[in-house]
Amino acid sequence: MVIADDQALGESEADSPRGGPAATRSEQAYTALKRRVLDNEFPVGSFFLEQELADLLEMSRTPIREALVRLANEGFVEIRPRHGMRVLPISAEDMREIYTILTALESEVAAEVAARGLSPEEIAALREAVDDMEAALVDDDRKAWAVADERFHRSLVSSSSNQRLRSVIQQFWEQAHRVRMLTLRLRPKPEQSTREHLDLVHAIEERDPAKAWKIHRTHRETAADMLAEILSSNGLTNL
Amino acid sequence: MVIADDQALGESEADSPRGGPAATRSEQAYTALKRRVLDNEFPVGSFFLEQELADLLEMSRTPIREALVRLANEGFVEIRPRHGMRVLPISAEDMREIYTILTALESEVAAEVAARGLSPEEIAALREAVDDMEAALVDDDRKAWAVADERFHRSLVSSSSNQRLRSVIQQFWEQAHRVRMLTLRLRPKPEQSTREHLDLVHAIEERDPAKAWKIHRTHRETAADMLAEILSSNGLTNL
DNA sequence: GTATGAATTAGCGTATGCGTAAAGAGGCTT
DNA sequence: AAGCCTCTTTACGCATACGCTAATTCATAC
Repeated sequence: MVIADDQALGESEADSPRGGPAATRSEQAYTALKRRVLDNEFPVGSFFLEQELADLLEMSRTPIREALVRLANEGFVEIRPRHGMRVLPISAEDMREIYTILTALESEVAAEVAARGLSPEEIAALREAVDDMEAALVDDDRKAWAVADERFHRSLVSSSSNQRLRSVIQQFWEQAHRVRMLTLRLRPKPEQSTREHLDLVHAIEERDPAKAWKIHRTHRETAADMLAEILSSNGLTNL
Repeated sequence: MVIADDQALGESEADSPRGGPAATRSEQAYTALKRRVLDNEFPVGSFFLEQELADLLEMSRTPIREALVRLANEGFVEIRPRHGMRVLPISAEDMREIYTILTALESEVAAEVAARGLSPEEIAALREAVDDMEAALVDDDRKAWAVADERFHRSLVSSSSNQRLRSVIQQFWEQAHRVRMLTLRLRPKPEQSTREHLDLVHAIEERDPAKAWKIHRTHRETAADMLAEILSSNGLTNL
């Protein structure tokens, strides 16, 4: 688990012309490889030797190895001694596991922020995200909807005062990201889901932790069930 | 987060005379350093240079670095360039964070196993642990009680079918381990706690997920509150 | 064709070397 | 005493070197 809150997912690749305070090569390798994994740029299941990755990112094997150790620890890739690294395929069962954890933890966040109350800015961020989701629904733009949905959850989670909680949730969220993107166009129009988000915002505004908790839990369970259904009915056993 | 289920915490140190299939030095370093951290053998707050650790474990800096990357990722230590590694002190706030996560996740496990039911062996393992806790109570042997308590939770968690869930819980459990050990003799005799464990076993046997969930959640919240009280009333702000 | 063993290849685990730049020491100025 | 420049030290980040051994290829036998 990573405790430090990681940066956004944007990547500045090799050399960052004006990109902050000179990250180390290890860090670059980690960021670059992780981005490629999340963006599904590595064919799932295929292997990449350390040297290939080193050539790809134009650095030596040492920082590559450090990045791989981290990525393997976080569950994104597997390191098989003499075969290289590969992006771990995610099964329907894996998704169920991930959603179970996210459900438990995010519901906790929902209850926490409902109990404490959010600043007007935080509430506004949530509302904006919901608005964008609704707009995307009207345009039938799945990608835009997913982006807004992600923004909503990210906003919510970032409002938690529990640093470790934020970190773990982000971690699992990222693991699910690839699959969510791949199944986006297979799911029904997420109208129900958008409404649930709005309900959650209301519960938070009403400062009703139990209600917020329940709404979010139900929301998550519904999403998990739907995803399981999509995966099985499309025979997607490994992504 | 580590996905692979880690071994038990026992360590075979440097060379393992008959210790399995020849672990790599990186692995040895990771295991050895982690054990020392968990057993509180590194003075919290003090720094250790990579070379010192390399000398200590009689290997080069390379495997040490890999181990440190993992440990830092898992939140046990911090790496400060030019100052070395240090065991992260844990504050009362940190413990609250950790317990919040453990509460949410372990309650999930309790509900899961109650819903599914456990094998007679699994139930027996839980009962045995509770018996040992009761015996330790009679002997007023805090250490033995803690060991049994740990066994109980470990058994429970290992009964979950959710591999990632098992892994995250173990991770946070380990983070709390040091502090729990240090505060053992400060807490009141854990009679209440032992009874709660027994109640949980009953709820599981009755296949009542909601009850199991609630019992465990309350159990955890009580424990968290008590710990917070102990830490603050003893002025233990950083362990 | 399949199976078995030897020979070869090459990927990785680890050690080591090197350049950089940060931390600290010492001395100088005010 | 406080600031600040210079010099020294040295820990680390990374590249590189190397040996071990798993993986693969090939030859030979069935």
